[in-house]
Amino acid sequence: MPRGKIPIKRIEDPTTRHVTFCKRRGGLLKKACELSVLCDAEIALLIITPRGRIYEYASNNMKSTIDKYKKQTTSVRSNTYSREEMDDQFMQFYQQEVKKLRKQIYTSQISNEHLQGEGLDSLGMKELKQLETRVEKAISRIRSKKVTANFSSHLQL
Amino acid sequence: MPRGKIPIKRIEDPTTRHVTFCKRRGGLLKKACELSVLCDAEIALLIITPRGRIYEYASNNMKSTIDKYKKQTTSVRSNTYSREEMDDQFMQFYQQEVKKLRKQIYTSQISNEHLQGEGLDSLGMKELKQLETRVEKAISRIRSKKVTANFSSHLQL
DNA sequence: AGCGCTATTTATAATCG
DNA sequence: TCGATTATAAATAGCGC
Repeated sequence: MPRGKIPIKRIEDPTTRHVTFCKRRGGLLKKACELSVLCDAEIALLIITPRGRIYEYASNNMKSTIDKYKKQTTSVRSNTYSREEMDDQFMQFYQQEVKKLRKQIYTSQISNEHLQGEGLDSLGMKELKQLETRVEKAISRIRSKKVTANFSSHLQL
Repeated sequence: MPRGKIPIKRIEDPTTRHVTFCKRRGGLLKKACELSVLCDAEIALLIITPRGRIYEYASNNMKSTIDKYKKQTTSVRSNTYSREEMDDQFMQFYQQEVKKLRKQIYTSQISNEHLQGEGLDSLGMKELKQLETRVEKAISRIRSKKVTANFSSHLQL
């Protein structure tokens, strides 16, 4: 979008990620609302952050919309699938979920290593420069926090 | 929007309403997906037409996201999954495993943030000093790698 | 430290074929 | 009735305060 487009993948910088989250969350909620009004649709939208904060929009009533959804999806399914098939589905979901989480852990750990100056061989000059900038920012933040912490502890004496 | 803006109220003409519904539905689903990827958020989106047709997007799993929502909203709830499958040992293992992995991700991400000078409020002076040392080491490693990379690229010319 | 700005990208209402 | 095209509105990434 503005000032250059961004690739659609996880934003690693926490500050940027949070700012983008706030903005896009607002945009998404607004568009959900507009669609429901314009086209007379029933909409339920749940947004849950990794830390568990929940944002929601429901054009009618969250519970009734969810119930309506469940009714349609389970009425077809639940009686036609056997117990074994259900287990298979759970098994598949479980495997996918675990795979996804492990991948996420891997990515996060790589990023961690880079931030500690390890495993840099795979990085090009451009990436090294970006990394340097991030780490420089980090150190200035840490130092200014040290000053604050020190100041607070003096106040306590 | 284009060619003149429209007021946000029910579109009376059925054809126009349907066309707008299709387009905006697509846009909304896309934006929901982008937000979940960019900002690592768990999203569930239900769109139900007056005729009962359902469109949905779930970044993780519709059921588990809805359950997560219900868990936080309603005060007490003993189990997350329907009782038929509940007594399964497997489910318990699954839930434990996923919980463990999520915790690991959380820890790794916190560490990541600290290395980037974010979320430092919870740290004491001693921890800040340790962190500072780690980041100083990181930056000197990154800088020396930059030199190496630069040297290599010159050799190639 | 969330708001405003603004240059761009994206979404989309109207139109066209 | 449509998909494709356009002209325009809306959303938003990067900044600045």
